[in-house]
Amino acid sequence: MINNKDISAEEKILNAARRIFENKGMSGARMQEIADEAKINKSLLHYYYRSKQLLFEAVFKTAFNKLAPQINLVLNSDQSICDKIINFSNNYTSFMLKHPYLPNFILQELNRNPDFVKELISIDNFPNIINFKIQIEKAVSEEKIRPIEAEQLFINILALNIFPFIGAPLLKGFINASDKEYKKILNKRKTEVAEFIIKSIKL
Amino acid sequence: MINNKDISAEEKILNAARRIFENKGMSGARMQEIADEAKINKSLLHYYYRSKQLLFEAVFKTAFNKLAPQINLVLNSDQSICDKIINFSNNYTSFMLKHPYLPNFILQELNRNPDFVKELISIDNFPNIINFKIQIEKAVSEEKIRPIEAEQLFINILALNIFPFIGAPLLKGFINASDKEYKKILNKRKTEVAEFIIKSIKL
DNA sequence: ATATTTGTTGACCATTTGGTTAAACTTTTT
DNA sequence: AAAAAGTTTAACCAAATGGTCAACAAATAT
Repeated sequence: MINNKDISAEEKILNAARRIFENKGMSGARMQEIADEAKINKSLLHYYYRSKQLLFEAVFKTAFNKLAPQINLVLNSDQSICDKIINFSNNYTSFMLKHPYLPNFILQELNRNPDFVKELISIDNFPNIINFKIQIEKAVSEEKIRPIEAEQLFINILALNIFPFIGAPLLKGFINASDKEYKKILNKRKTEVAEFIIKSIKL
Repeated sequence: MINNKDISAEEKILNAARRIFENKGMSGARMQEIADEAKINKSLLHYYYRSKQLLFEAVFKTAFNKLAPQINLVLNSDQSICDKIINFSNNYTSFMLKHPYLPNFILQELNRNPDFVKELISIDNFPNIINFKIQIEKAVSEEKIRPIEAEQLFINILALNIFPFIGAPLLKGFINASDKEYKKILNKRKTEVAEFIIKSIKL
């Protein structure tokens, strides 16, 4: 049980804003709704964050900073390719099962405002493919994996891990699964995805 | 003059609404903006579609009806599994390169309003996995492909094909690609994705 | 030709929305 | 204990927004 009085207003606002923004997006969210969710007066939102835009950016960057390190584990750790794929698929899916709205939220807003990426790139530890590319090219030339471009493999890894969360409502419909059944399917993917990728790139 | 006006106002509105909704979503779109885009008076929007909600639903269902048949080609055609994967990956990516907005638009609104799926399910030809599942189970038992659940394979096929469009802004940043370079990468995926999948499921 | 239906517009309206302000209350500093 | 600084609230406000309406125009029927 979380005691609300132990959490500062500023933090309560950020949490409430996260829930509302994740659910409704920047344009769909209402400042009054966020205030209600945080159980504080609307003026406090502006006292701490000045404007809706700044509050949104605070939420967005917090969310993005949860995602980036996981991507970096694939791109910039010194694990073997197989270990990267196995660990990322397992860790990412586990994490996202707890925050299922996160990928959708981030991609939604980036699609709406592509220039926002440029701002993100300038921050520290923005994931970059360069080291991963070297690793893949080396593995290919050493015939440890079949020939494949690092970019394509990287897109595949992210696609297989992230899409099941973004596409959840549609996929549930297509495969006729209840929430519970779909969650079970996602859980299986913790190992299934890695197996699928490795089977494809091994020689 | 008579022939020049062969695009009815109703159609102009739908096209304009599509462009605006695609870009800004339901809550971000403004009726005035749609009217401006269609170069007609705002009252006409209400004359033809009564409300923003109904205009949105008209646009959404039009968009969804472009997507559904392609999914059905995977789920309910009588091609072999390999042909399905090859054809779908090629056709879908080709189609989406012309309509890159579509998957993001649809998934965004379904995530925002998951109950909307229930409405869609009731329409004709809503994609359903059942036939595909039979096909996969048969292929597995005949040892034509390695053991894999139809649901997982289906999610993988969609993920690999759809995600590169939804995740474009982020992926462009990660792999450091210009719009032109990214488009090139997407073009390669027309065959790359099928190869990736087939390599993974063959025995 | 005229009446009637259909299509189109500008002016207007009620409500919502992000944001401001001044005052009150609380905590910290002096 | 007084002053200062920080926090919280209710009351407002201007702009934006979805939507209505009456008038006008164009097409169609009589």
